[in-house]
Amino acid sequence: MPGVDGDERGLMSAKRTTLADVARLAGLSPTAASLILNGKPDTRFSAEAHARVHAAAAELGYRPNIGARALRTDRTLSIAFISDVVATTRFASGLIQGALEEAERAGHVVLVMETRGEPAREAEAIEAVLDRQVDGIIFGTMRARELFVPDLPDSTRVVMLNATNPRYGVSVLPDEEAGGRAAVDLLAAAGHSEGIALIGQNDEVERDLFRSATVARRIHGLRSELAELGLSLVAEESCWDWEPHHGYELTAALLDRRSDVRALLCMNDRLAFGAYQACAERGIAVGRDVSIVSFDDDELASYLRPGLTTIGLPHVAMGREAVRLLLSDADAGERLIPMPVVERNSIAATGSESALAWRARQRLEGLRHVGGERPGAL
Amino acid sequence: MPGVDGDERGLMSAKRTTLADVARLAGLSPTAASLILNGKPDTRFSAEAHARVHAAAAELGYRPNIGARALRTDRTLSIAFISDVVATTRFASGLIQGALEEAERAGHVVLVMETRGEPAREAEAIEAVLDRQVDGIIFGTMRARELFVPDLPDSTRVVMLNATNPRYGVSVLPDEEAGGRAAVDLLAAAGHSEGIALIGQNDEVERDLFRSATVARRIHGLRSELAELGLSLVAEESCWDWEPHHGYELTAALLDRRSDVRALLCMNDRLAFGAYQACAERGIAVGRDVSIVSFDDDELASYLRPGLTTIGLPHVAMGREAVRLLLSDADAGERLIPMPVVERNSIAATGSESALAWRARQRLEGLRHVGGERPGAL
DNA sequence: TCTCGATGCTAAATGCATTTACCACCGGTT
DNA sequence: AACCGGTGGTAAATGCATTTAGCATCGAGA
Repeated sequence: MPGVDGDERGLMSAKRTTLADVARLAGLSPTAASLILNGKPDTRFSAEAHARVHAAAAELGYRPNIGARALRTDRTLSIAFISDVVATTRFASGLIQGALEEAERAGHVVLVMETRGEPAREAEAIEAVLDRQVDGIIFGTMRARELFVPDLPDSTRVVMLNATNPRYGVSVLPDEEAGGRAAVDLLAAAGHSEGIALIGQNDEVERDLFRSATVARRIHGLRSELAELGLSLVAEESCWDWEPHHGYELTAALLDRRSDVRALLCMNDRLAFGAYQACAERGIAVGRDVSIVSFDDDELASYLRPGLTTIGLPHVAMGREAVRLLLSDADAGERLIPMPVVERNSIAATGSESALAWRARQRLEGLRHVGGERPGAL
Repeated sequence: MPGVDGDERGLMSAKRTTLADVARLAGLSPTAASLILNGKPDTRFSAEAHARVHAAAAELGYRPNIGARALRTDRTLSIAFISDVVATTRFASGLIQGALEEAERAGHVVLVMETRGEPAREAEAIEAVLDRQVDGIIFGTMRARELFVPDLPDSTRVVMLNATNPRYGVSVLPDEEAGGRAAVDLLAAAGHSEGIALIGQNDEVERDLFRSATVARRIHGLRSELAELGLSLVAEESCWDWEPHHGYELTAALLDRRSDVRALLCMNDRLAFGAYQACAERGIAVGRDVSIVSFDDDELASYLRPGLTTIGLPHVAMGREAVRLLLSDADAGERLIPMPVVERNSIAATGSESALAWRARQRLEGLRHVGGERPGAL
């Protein structure tokens, strides 16, 4: 009769069952219980013994105390996710989400820490997780950049997420170059060959690896693709901060200055949002009079009317990949995660069936198949 | 000569220093080292001994192994944050942020787990964190609601965050009733007495405690305040989902149906966003021709033009408070966290100095001072 | 001289799971 | 009769910090 013994399951206060309890119930030694439960090979216990131990463990609902186990095995089945502010920004919380998903799949738990970019906190965070013997650490940043990491015991595995670091080789980044190319292809494929402007580009950013390791690549992809398609920009509007009001101001000024603007390449969705506002104010219909394409696939992009076509940042896939790399000893190198092109309705269909449009379409397909399946997909 | 011994700090691979190492270097027993480092009272060690132990610990950079310590003390200085999807939504990641901040302050580390609302995962998550001996668990939800929680060892402390549960009494919630009142006051204080419509309200939601424990309170506050100020609604538009396109559709239909609408009470910022779009399309200027006030203080609210006046959800403060309650054994009960009124430019200044406006202003001030300082503030 | 209470410190147990080293027994050899 | 190679296990050590129980030593008082 199962469940007849006195263990009321109400609000259990009894001590957790230990391996010794299981062994006792099975009538064997803790050694036997441990060996059997862990399925150690080349151990000569009888089928009888196996059955009894498993039955006892099941009956008592035994779960090993991970802390105690770690004392001997040095494995805690826990990893740390240390970031500047990643976890709590709507923007990049996908990184965490992916990491959480993959960690769970691997039976690991994630310690999340935020450093706010302050070195002192970073040091503290590292100490804190090392004190808890994590199996590995993921260092993440919100804006991809080169991240300083202090010395670590060399047994600690490390993966850089949306960041790079010369010492710890494994890093996961969005494939910004391909993303930049795709944005251009999208416009060209729709027949745009003239009147293309760039909103948000900034030469200083481009040269400042520390600030953003990947934006430079995005812009490089953008420019290369333009060049290879024989296209050029009618304007490049710069700003440091990619916030909506900058997008608004830059676009407003641009539209008031010249009337030949037909397409806007915005460096992110927030800038694009501002561009929408400027267009609306001037009675210019996005997706008809002017095309807009941007980057990130912020939630924002789907709220806009018409929906914003954008090159998404594959945060979830990146988070997943980072954990995967952390837990499988991968060799150093960059993992570039493809950026999905998310087509909505902000690009006008010009209907022009030019050779250019055709070529752009081919190239876009090519990019889409680079890398095959998204690493994040199952 | 400090630092002359062979411990190259390059990529340290040496084993972590243990308490025994410290004791040896200090020429004392591990007992002494432990007692001294933990500052145990009523222990009669010489000043000499204290100095030697501290010096040794400092020299070796000793840090206790938390797992080993937990084996005896049952305290891991770790807490769990288990939620449906809170951690990874831009919307409520403030909850996590606040929790992380406060946990850090208390020297605790946070295990973040997501259950996607699936009971099986929830059970797994609980087992996983219990296996790691967390000191307490915070259960959070994105939409405040009544949350089912399985049995837990009664030594495990629990706080419900943005959720309630009959068994585990301590819960932290936004003060939605006051928030609802404030929204109405804002409109009335600006001179609106007629033409006020509600966007998103839904009677079914109001009755469905499971779906959202707090929305009912928000609406109750709203209605009570309207009644107490002698105001009434010209329309109430319902929808299940509070997404921008619903706000757009509801508002568009409303504006096309009647021309006496002067103020919109939107149930959240996303609906308000849709309302902005509908107004823009019709040439109706928000903040001049029509006033809009809503709830959440989404990032969105600051992107809009004109800026959206909204009653904010105090996520960060809530997260902090939850950790504070978890770590200080507070007695059961609800902690209502004040919702900040965030004034931007979406409310038209009618200039009408009615008695109503004056009363509303008084009431608003009253609400603002309820609870005094925000609990989250230092 | 003997006892007593501080004083200053340590040995050993403890928590829990893992792991190494070894033991007892059996049937069969030589 | 002594030996041997399986079989089927167990005792004890280990990892690390905490904590209980108690051991010397010393000066003072009786």
